[in-house]
Amino acid sequence: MGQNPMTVNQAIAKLKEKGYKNTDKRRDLLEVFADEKRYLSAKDVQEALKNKYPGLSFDTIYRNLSVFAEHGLLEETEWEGEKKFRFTCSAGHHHHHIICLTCGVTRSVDACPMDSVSTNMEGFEITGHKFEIYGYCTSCKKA
Amino acid sequence: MGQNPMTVNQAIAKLKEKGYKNTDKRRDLLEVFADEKRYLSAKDVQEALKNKYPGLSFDTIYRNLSVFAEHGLLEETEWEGEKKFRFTCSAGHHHHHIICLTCGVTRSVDACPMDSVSTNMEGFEITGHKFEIYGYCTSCKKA
DNA sequence: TTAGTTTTAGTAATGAGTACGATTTAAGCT
DNA sequence: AGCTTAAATCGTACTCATTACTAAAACTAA
Repeated sequence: MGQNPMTVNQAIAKLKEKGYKNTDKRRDLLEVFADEKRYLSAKDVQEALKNKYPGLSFDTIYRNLSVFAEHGLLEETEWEGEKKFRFTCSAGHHHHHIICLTCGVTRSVDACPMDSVSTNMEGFEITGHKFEIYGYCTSCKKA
Repeated sequence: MGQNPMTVNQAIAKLKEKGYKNTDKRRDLLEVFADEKRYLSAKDVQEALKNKYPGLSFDTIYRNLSVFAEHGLLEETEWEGEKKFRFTCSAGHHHHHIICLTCGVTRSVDACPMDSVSTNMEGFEITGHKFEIYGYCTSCKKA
């Protein structure tokens, strides 16, 4: 495990700054995302860690995923009634994704439609936006 | 009730074509959406009809909302873990929305980012996309 | 009106996500 | 290293949205 030890270490360090402790489970949770680089649901994460931590509780998974997302370590979205998370691509760089609905794998879309929206937003206090393209990747298309 | 009888009648007619029957509850469900022109959750709909149909079951609501959405009478989306529906704006015209997260009211965005996406989608079979801008409308901002 | 189908009420089941007390663990201090 | 305390975890129970099921009622078309 751990094709990207540096990035996980950076993430752990960032958490430490904020006062979060470095636990084995947290590290392993982050490594699942660092290794996969795909959108994963809580259940996917449980599945990925079931050998190492057979009784890993949902409380632990959900709480940590929220903490990670809150501090920018993971990107969060939801589709088909489930929250999904993925390792943050490159720190600070705003972007969007093409997402495979089956496996969660993504491809980056650098352009942001907000840059060219001409609609009048007067009166609205804008707090965020979502632009995602959905489909099936080469591998999942075949199956 | 029924500020938009024409549109509701058209919707009912469309359903009839497909073999669905014209029932009072279906009509009233559609009228809630025609009157509101906002994104509403199943619970919002139940609330809106609780006087006329105190015991309206969720089965009825969800089943009909799905039927409506499936045949293009309603637009469907989800945020904050809930499915939301709104009366389809203008038949056939592709567009997006600015959405108030509190009351579901919308403003149209005519431009579609898909028209100018330059990312290579080779390998991906694209099935759909989502572009939504979130915020708070004038009324909800105050409160 | 009658036959046949659709719809509905009422309720139960499912599944994602959240909450909480008791126990365990990490990290800082002496 | 041992002590302290604040955080993390487990195990479980709960909430909430959504879906599923069955008997009964309502509707359409002939």
